[in-house]
Amino acid sequence: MNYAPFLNYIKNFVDLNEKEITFLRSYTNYKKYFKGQYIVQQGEVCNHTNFIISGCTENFYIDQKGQEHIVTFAIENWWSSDISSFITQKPSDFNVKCLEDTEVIQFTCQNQDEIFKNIPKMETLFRKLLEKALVSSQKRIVNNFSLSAKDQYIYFKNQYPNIEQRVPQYMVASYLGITKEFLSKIKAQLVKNKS
Amino acid sequence: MNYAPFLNYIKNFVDLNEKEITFLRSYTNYKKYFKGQYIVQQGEVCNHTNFIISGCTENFYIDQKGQEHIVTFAIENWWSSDISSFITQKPSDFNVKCLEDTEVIQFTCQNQDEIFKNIPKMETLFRKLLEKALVSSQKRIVNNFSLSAKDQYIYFKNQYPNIEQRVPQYMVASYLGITKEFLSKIKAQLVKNKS
DNA sequence: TTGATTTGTTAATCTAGTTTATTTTTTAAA
DNA sequence: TTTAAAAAATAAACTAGATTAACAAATCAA
Repeated sequence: MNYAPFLNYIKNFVDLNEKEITFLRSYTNYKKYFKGQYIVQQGEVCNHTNFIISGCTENFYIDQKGQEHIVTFAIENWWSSDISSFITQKPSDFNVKCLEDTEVIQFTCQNQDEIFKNIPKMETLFRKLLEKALVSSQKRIVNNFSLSAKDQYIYFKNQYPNIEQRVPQYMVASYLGITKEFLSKIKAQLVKNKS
Repeated sequence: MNYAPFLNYIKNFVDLNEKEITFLRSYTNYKKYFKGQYIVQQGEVCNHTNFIISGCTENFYIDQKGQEHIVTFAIENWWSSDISSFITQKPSDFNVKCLEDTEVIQFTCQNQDEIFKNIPKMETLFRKLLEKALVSSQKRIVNNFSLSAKDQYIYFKNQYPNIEQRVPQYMVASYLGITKEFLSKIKAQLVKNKS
């Protein structure tokens, strides 16, 4: 069980004393998932918010036409859950699936409330986290408005340089909202223009 | 000065006592903007978060090609600001402009911190608000993935039935990320198929 | 070491949505 | 009440990206 990365992460935002750390530990738990395992399944309630210690997850859904769309990736030091289902405790519209063996620190909705009640600093941390998440979600909408598929791909590579090497190309295409064939074309173009 | 709608709104989430209300009042202020006025201007820092008492605002930006894109509308009982600029206190990438005469209750970044420090319930309210905002931002990305422009328009009409009547059609098109010509075509199609 | 499955490429054809241009309707000012 | 400006409609030509299909590499199980 490897708890340190979680505490290190928190230390970047707020300082917790020993008592608070002990409390936090008792209201969170460690879990290891294997590659291919689902942390959340479309149609089921998302019971946990997960902080990734190691590994990689995708958050995707299947639309009416049966097509898969990746909404987010998450890697070490990121959060992974379906926030909509988690806060409402209603069935999720998304799947969260491990693309690698993945270790997480997780907590339930009730435990989150307890944590916030007993360690208000943690609620402040989450408020700030949500602010950032909202900003980057809006940024994605904005990019969708203004950038061509090629420029969105370039933006993705710059912003998440670690992810492209860890997931197959067709998943990057899915994340960008384009077909794998078109991404292949874009990459061929980029290679040609460089030389 | 009309403060009641703000307190009523808060009452939907948390209960404040007299002392807390007094505190809140002293750390917020009322302001009236006129139609066409800018609350935030691209390139300047967004100094306030605004709660709309009456009126209507658009949040838009101008891209490299000189094209305008509306990111959000806001009406009574909604919040309006550029959250990215507000939290970082860096120049905004967006404009917030009044589409009608607009009354707001507003507070600065420093005052927000004071409010959260003195009324933790308010931070809980904002944390929950941000959760919801993030969910609906993600929903928009998902719709962008899966819905045709026609279906996105129908979704918009259902979700925000009040807004379409208050803003010109070309702004709805801008919000949807399509041209006004194409929205016009969609509406003509919808009318034809109904009869 | 082979065959089976998953991943990636290329190219032809197709379509949702854009661009450009012109006309009509609505709004609002004087 | 007229006139100018803003908003909306229509239509033809055009393009970014999708679809389909066939094939090539890479990965992996046995």
